[in-house]
Amino acid sequence: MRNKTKLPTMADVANLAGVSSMTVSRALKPDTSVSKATREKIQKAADELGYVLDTRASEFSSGKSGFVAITIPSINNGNFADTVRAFSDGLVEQDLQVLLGYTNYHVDREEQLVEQLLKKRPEAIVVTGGMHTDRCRLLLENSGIPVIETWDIPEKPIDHVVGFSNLQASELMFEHFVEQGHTKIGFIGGDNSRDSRGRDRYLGFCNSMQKHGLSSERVSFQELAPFSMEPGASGIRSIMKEWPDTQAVMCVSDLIAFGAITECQRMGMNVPDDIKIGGFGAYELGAFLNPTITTIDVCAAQIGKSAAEKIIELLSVDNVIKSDKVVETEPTLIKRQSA
Amino acid sequence: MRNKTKLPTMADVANLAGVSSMTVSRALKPDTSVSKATREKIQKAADELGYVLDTRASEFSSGKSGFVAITIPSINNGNFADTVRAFSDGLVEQDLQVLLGYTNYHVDREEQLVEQLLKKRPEAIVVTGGMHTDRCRLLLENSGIPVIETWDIPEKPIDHVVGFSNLQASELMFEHFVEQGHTKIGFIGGDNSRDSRGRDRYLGFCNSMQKHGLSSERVSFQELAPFSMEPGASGIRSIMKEWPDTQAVMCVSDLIAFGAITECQRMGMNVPDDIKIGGFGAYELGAFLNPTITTIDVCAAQIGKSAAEKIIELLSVDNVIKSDKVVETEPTLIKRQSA
DNA sequence: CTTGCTTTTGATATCGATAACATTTATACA
DNA sequence: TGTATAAATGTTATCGATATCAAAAGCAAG
Repeated sequence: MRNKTKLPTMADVANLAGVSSMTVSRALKPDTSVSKATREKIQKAADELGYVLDTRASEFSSGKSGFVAITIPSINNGNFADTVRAFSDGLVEQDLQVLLGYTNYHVDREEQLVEQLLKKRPEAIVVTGGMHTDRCRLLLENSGIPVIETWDIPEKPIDHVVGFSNLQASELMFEHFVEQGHTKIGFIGGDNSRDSRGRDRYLGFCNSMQKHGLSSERVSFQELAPFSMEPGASGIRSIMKEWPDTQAVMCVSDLIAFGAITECQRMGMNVPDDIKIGGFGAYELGAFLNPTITTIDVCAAQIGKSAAEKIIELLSVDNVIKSDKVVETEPTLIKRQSA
Repeated sequence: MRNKTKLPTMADVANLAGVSSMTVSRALKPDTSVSKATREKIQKAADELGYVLDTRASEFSSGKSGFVAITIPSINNGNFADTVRAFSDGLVEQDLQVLLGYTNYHVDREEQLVEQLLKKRPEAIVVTGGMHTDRCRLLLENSGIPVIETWDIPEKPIDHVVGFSNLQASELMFEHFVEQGHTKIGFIGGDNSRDSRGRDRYLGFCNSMQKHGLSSERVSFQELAPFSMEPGASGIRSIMKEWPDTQAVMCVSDLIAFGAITECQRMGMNVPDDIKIGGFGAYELGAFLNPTITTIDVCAAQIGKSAAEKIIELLSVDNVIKSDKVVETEPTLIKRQSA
């Protein structure tokens, strides 16, 4: 049905307008030398035929693809969505489109995705985190385009970095717990083998506990993706069952914290009177839940914005690189009611 | 810096492997007649050069782009994210990639986006809703590819539809309110001129109220995107201020309901004892908040899944279309604590 | 009205892969 | 062993736009 009628090409427009296709090509871009009369004639012909430029041919011919790729772990995550939105917004004016892929927190899936994306010859690529398969790393290194790792400060960056130390960010919360005089502190996280940011937040927990001579045994790891609240509920149940005297718990994200706090309420406990619960990520819902959630703000949108700026700079013709290879954002503790 | 070194091409691989580039082309796809020895030789050469297929050339040459486009209003919306995820998952096996764009609830932005997407010659396109600019509609009609409108049942569909009646779905909630004996019922929504689904939910409110001879004046419209909870809070404040005897309020989404419920709690009211609040969309958080949120489940993921299935069917070679042009999903009321 | 310049338009080669067809090589079977 | 058939590989043309260079048209000044 659909392939019967071939779509009109630039040559068709050129014929109808009585000019060469080269002139059509020029007429369809701004700032090119085409007389006003010709441009209007061509526009009219194009409209008449319902012509839409074929960017595949265009990109192929000109050698540039006009888009940048970005991979994130999950599409159902407000934090990453914020990053992507800011990233997109920052590139719109440059006529750069964003091609988005999600890895579902799997490095293997990431490798596959990165390869797929590179096949489309993006002009730059942004990945989340610094944990990649060897082959993925190689692909990125040889891609010939700017690579930006985000949401993390990898030990051995591939190229550019826009991120923060999840370990230090997480310590902010534990220092806060300790300052309040708590000693029986726990952590609810996910599958650390898949999520290096979650793992670093856990390591921040271990670090802090060790530094203060406290036990870091009060831990529950739950299967997270793609849902996040139920794991918070089961996590806190499991911790309270095994260590009923726990005083404070940090969750690897606000969504987990949400599940944990509401579960505490269902169990008849009061947050923060009976137990403190902290989150991570400064999701919108944390500002509205009763109690509001004490959390770590990692400036998700800022990461996207900075990454976009970096790309614009790296792709600029004059090629004067003035910014550092590593842009480090500053996570902050947002002190609210829950902890 | 990066454009200095040109990336290797298929011809480079062919040279290194001592075969023709056609053989390389075949070797890189599965299920093609290439001897095992040759295939391995080529794979080795490709790896050595770090060769990555250029799909721009490939797609251009073969005439197919290998992806489908989908536009959604907002990336920060769990419901649409669910649809996209299910859609993606449904197409992965067909080697079809998903190109995602978001319109930010603007028809003008949608027009611009659709044109951009069509320029890339997707094999099918999915849009959200049936509200388009004239030009956008024309573009879609002349695109020569399957078009699916989702999340709505447009009066004059462009082509195929996977959706439900937002009006009827919203009535489910109001019938529920009325059955419980409430007469002073309100609605919190967003900008109806931009969001036709929100508008239909509001019309459902008006319909229901009229049917039962009730007033439909208790309404608050708030500016929503991209954040959704604060508007719920201000919406309920404004309604309770003007009509303090309001008994039940439906919110245009669960996120709004979340903001409204938690604001009620802050105002010292108990939900559902003092006021009933219903949501829309069956977001995960609604199942965990205390009280859990009574909502309308619109099967967001099912919409994505059905759209994917439809596309697979429409693109299949044998071209035997057996499904209806319109697939209607069945929204249901999920009765929980808040109403 | 002619020279010299700028602006506008056109002709041709080209980007990198694949389709379609042609040819060679391997394999099966009488 | 020779012929029929299948499998593997090669050759050539092509997709639709744009880069590049060349030519024509427009225009100003002498």
